Amino acid sequence: MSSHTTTPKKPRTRRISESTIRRLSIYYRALARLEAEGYHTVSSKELARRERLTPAQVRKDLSFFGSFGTRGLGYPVSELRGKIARILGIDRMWNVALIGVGNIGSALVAYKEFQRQGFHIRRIFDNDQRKIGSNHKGIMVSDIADLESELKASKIEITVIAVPAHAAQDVADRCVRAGIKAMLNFAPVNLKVPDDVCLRTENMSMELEYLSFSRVNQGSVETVLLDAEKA
Amino acid sequence: MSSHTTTPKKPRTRRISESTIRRLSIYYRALARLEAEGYHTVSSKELARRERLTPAQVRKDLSFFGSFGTRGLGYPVSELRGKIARILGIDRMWNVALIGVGNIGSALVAYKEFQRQGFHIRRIFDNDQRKIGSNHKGIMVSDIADLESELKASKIEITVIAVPAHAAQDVADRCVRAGIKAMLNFAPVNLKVPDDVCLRTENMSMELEYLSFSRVNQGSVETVLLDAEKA
DNA sequence: AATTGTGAAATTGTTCACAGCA
DNA sequence: TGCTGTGAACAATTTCACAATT
Repeated sequence: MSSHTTTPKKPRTRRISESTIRRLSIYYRALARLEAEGYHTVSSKELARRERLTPAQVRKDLSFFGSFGTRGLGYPVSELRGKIARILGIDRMWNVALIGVGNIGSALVAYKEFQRQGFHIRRIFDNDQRKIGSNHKGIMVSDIADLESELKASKIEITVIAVPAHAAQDVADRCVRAGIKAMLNFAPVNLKVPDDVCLRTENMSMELEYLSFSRVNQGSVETVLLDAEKA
Repeated sequence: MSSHTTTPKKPRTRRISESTIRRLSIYYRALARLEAEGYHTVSSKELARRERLTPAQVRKDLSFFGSFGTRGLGYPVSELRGKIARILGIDRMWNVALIGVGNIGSALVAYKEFQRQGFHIRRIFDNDQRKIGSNHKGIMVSDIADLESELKASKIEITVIAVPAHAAQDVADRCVRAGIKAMLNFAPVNLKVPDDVCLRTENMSMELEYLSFSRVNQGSVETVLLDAEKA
């Protein structure tokens, strides 16, 4: 378990599941809260209780990345938080560009949580002449016509796509051409990007549809089967 | 396969996985587009190709709810769309209340996609005296002090929580007391609700953190292991 | 005594492959 | 022939259970 040994105990490469990464984000936030509450140490049991997970899940997730705890004691809150920040890559700043400053885009510019996590909006793009040149929280809105060149010039690493659905694929294609490898999409469409580009889509309607489904079929699918057949 | 037999061939109740429900939303949107493009029929192969899934996945997902296709032909686009709408519970209107009309809340009021899917914002609540009484897209902002009574009076079925993180748990508790069974939360906290209440949390930072992770560890976790250990 | 770290078992989710039908 | 529907095989993920460690 010591980090000085030269003989590795496990394979150096592993595929980490999406769910593990999502939980890492959860642990990070929980640890931040624990730190604020003055805790120095936390057990997998307590961390799991707070986030409605199982202790084994917490330990297994963390074990993929190393041995961060002390047997009999638990995990050091502040230190573990730092380790997770490093794993997630949020121990640094990211240059983000926002494309589309309509309703959702405007909300995102004002959303302080992004800044707090190290995601800094450096450029804003829109195609509306009335918006171009205007100021949003200290950032001039650029003409989307200059997207590719500006993205490159300003060393943007992540783009947030907040344009209408019909324009989203074109914007995504142009980001790809500008060398962007990570995008967060708020348009309710399934964008196509090359394999080496990481794309996440935030689909708010989908979440509401999930709620709707859960309400209509209170936990089980008995009624769905019946209804769908008779429909 | 016929729905007239009195002896069911499979158990009438089944637990449907979250991923299947999410894909149902995807199929629904894809079918809407196919319909607009004039298709009458679609095969699992084509549907899968468009949404980057596998044909077997599409067929398996749909088979949980019934037999909607025709062997040799495929699925009837418009009809299947209707069936999925019914399964998801979006073949009706839902009364939604928005709680918190800050940056994100304002964006949600203006977000047309919700309306289009049958989710109608009927009430808006805030605790800011300057906002109370003001008009947002035809809806008067109510005082959050009246939350419980107004939720009941207006037959709200789903609440959307868009208040600051520190206020979110209290709002959720009050929604529960008002009998709300479905909530969509935009505050970056893990809210605690009773088992019979369905809660979804839309966490935008989490998605950015996922992108960050993917960028830092290009697909594999080799570097994470090394970095986390030496850190 | 308490709690981690982790193989092994259990469970859940996905893909295969083919019978059955249009 | 083409394509669905589905049990069986396979793969991934979660949970269990316990040795190891403080």
